[in-house]
Amino acid sequence: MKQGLLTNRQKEVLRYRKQGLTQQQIADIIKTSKANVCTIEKAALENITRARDTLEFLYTLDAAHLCTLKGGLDLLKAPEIIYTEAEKMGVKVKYDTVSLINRLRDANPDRFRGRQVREDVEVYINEDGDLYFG
Amino acid sequence: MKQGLLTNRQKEVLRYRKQGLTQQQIADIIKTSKANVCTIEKAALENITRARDTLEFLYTLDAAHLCTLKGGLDLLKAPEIIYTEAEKMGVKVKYDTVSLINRLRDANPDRFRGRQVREDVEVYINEDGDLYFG
DNA sequence: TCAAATTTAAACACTTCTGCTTAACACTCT
DNA sequence: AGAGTGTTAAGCAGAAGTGTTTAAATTTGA
Repeated sequence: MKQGLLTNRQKEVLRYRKQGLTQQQIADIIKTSKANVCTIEKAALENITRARDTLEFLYTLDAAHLCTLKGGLDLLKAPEIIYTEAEKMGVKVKYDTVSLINRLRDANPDRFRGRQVREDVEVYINEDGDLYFG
Repeated sequence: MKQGLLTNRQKEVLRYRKQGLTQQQIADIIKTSKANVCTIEKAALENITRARDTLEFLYTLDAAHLCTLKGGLDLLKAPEIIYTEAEKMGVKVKYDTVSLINRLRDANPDRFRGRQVREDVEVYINEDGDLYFG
């Protein structure tokens, strides 16, 4: 089985970056263009995000499906929906209105355009009142 | 950017498995063969392992390169090498001989054949004496 | 403002992954 | 021995990822 998500190229670039080198310097060292170093570094960071998302998903396995935030919904209406559904299930949500919205946006920046939900977001809740999105 | 590592198919299978369904039952539900369900589940678990490995790598970024365990080396000789190198760097290794070997094998089962190192293993150490392999 | 650093986009070959089928094999029950 | 469950292997078509180059755009700092 293949090891991690990161290619050797990507690890190499991340290590040099950690040492404080510029993309140009790295490009010279590994004999390619600085644009390519940029691409590789970006891919590496994306892979790291994907790794985090993947493990995050595991939590949703322990959590129950709470509701679906449909595409087009106003983000500010999400908390009320979530609180209502959680109450039906007899679980107290761990977040207040403000931090709930922040958590939504932070957990999934790409899924929102301004105040609007771009595509359906599944909401899960565990018995501690923690929320997860998928 | 693509979200996590897991495909919808893989998430679907993991969810049903979590519910306690057999591969055959899932195969019936999602209309495919049980062999395929097995393949999908296996791929899912591999992806989860890869996600863990990826984040594990990040620790090596904070760690310094300690030494390389060359392919063909006897695994039992690894601790002495590591202790010697760590001493040179003035860092105390967090593991005793036995747990060090266990950690080596656990962190990277595929890289060893019996007592022999199959391919080069890079060893990193942080200031706490924690070891990471890459 | 100027130059360096970084980011983005498009296109291209190459490789890898994914889901799928079929068929065989192993293990554990009763 | 037979049924149920899980695993493995080979092969295939379609999708996605990787490293590259070239060229243009944007951000940043002095």
